[in-house]
Amino acid sequence: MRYSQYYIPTLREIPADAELASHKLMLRAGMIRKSSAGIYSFLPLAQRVLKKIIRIVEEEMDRAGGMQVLLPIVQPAEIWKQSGRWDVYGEEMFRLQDRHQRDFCLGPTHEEMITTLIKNEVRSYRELPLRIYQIQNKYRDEIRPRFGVMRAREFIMKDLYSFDRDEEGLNRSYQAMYEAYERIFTRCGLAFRAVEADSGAIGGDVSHEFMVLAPSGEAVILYCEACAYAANDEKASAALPPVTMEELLPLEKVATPGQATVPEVTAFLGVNPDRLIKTLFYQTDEEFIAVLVRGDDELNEIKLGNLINKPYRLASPEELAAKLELPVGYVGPVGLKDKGVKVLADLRVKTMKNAVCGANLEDYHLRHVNLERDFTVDTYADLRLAKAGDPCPHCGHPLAETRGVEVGHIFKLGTKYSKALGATFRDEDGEEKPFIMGCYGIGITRIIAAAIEQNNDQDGIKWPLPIAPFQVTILALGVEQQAVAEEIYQELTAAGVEVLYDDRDERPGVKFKDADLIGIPLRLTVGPKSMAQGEVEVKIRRSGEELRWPRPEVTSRVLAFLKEENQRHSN
RNA sequence: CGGGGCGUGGCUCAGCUUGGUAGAGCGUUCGGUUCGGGACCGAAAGGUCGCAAGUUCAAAUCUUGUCGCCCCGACCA
Repeated sequence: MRYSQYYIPTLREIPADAELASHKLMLRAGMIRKSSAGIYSFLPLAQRVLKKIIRIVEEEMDRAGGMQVLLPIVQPAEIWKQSGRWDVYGEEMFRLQDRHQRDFCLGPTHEEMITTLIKNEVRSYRELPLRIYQIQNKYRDEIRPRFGVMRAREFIMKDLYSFDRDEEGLNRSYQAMYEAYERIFTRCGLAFRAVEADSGAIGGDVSHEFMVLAPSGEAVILYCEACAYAANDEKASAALPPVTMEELLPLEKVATPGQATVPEVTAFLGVNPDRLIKTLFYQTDEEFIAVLVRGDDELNEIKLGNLINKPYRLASPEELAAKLELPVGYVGPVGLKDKGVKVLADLRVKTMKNAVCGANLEDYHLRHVNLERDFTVDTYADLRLAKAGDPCPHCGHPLAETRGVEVGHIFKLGTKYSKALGATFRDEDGEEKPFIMGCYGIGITRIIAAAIEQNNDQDGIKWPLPIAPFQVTILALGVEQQAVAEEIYQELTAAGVEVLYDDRDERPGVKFKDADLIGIPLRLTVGPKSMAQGEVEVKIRRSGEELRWPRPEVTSRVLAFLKEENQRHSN
């Protein structure tokens, strides 16, 4: 490709409304332009990268038994109402009506669509398993789109849906996808980690996220350096501390005027936060729920939500005062039963002895509070937010924390959608059974951002070879060099190399700057100095390494370089 | 949804406090000189000052509304 005939509108100045390196660089390298919040046009360079990523994904999906289809983006409300998600998805769904006022949405995902399709087509266990995928635009009206294509409202996603006749089949499908994902992200040249995850609004039980490790990532990951354990912060758990032997002291009420928060109370009473029982009040439609966590812990609302399993919200101080006569800041579990409040507690509360908590009386706390003797708990569960330093739930080694960009997420859905939508097949035993489903997503457009986030420097992007828009760029510094550059361009192109030949009538500085910004892995410079010696200058973008190759060897050396680089990313 | 900020040539921004001829740099076009890390000189084109209403003799500037965009937060007692 000749640069002079190609369109790469690079920007010299940094766009004002970009925050993240990847966002800035995609704008500056002339890859994307914003249309409206979270909605972007992809220019030629970005399109080339997209195609490369899609190609890799397609190859690995096909290899793992996937079949590609194209599904409607405009989806009827009906199927969403059947699955119950028309309401659950809420504001995040782009909704529209046709001329007959029939409701539709722009598909945020395709479980309903695919399940409905399969329901009408597949009758027998003999046709299973099925692994069907699509790579298409999806739409989510995010509360706050940000970071360019990282969190966009219109984005490209690959989703594969597996249909199996039983759990074993699902496990095989899941495993096949897990392995395919590892291959895909490795081939894209990304440093990533698979972590255990909460399955969220999609539903189902087992779930893994694939995280591209980057400090700017929105997701927090806790992982063990000693074993394979890794989970996102919504899901992560920790081993319990040992139960201490301690004599139970008599319950005591102490005045703590004006001391309402954990730091205040612990400072005032001279105890550590791990001695405190923090009591939070939530409310469902029917009842108040008190949730107990240790004073140095934070409640994980995702875990709480999974336990309660119905809509809930934090109760307001006014409600507590009015309906339960409880003063916020001085609340505790003792005596709550009498008020008809259900009490949930984090597992760690079980190990606490002689604890401190609010006395349910303004300006008073209780000390030497003990479980069973002074209060009881209806249900114990892991409800706390795990944090760095906690013992690993598998091996006890302290957990470490890092951040990542979620580029893939796989779920075992089970029968959630097949049951809701009545998608069944006739099994070998003659029984009509719902399909056992799994779904497996990859944020294609997000991979671009994640890859840049992980591979850039102050000069620009450093593309991993397998997803680089071009493999090699040739700079002809002056008019005298054009003949030679042209020759090399022809040679490499004939050899099947993807070349961006910078034949523009620009000063060398401009060409160097643009080459660095666009980030093509291998740069060949034909300039007066080296040409006089019958050589070509070579710079490897990734390492910054500079070399000189004799002119006649250029093509063979380029091919050798590409081969070696590609092997580095293969598996 | 709450809070904050910003909308002025393609881009980055100044001008607004104190109303009176709309500016700079970059980019673009033309001419010339340059030519190894975003050149220099000269000339030129290019703006309903987001939109609407109001105040005023007069509004980019003041007021109100509205739309868009960016950032932070969304309750842990």
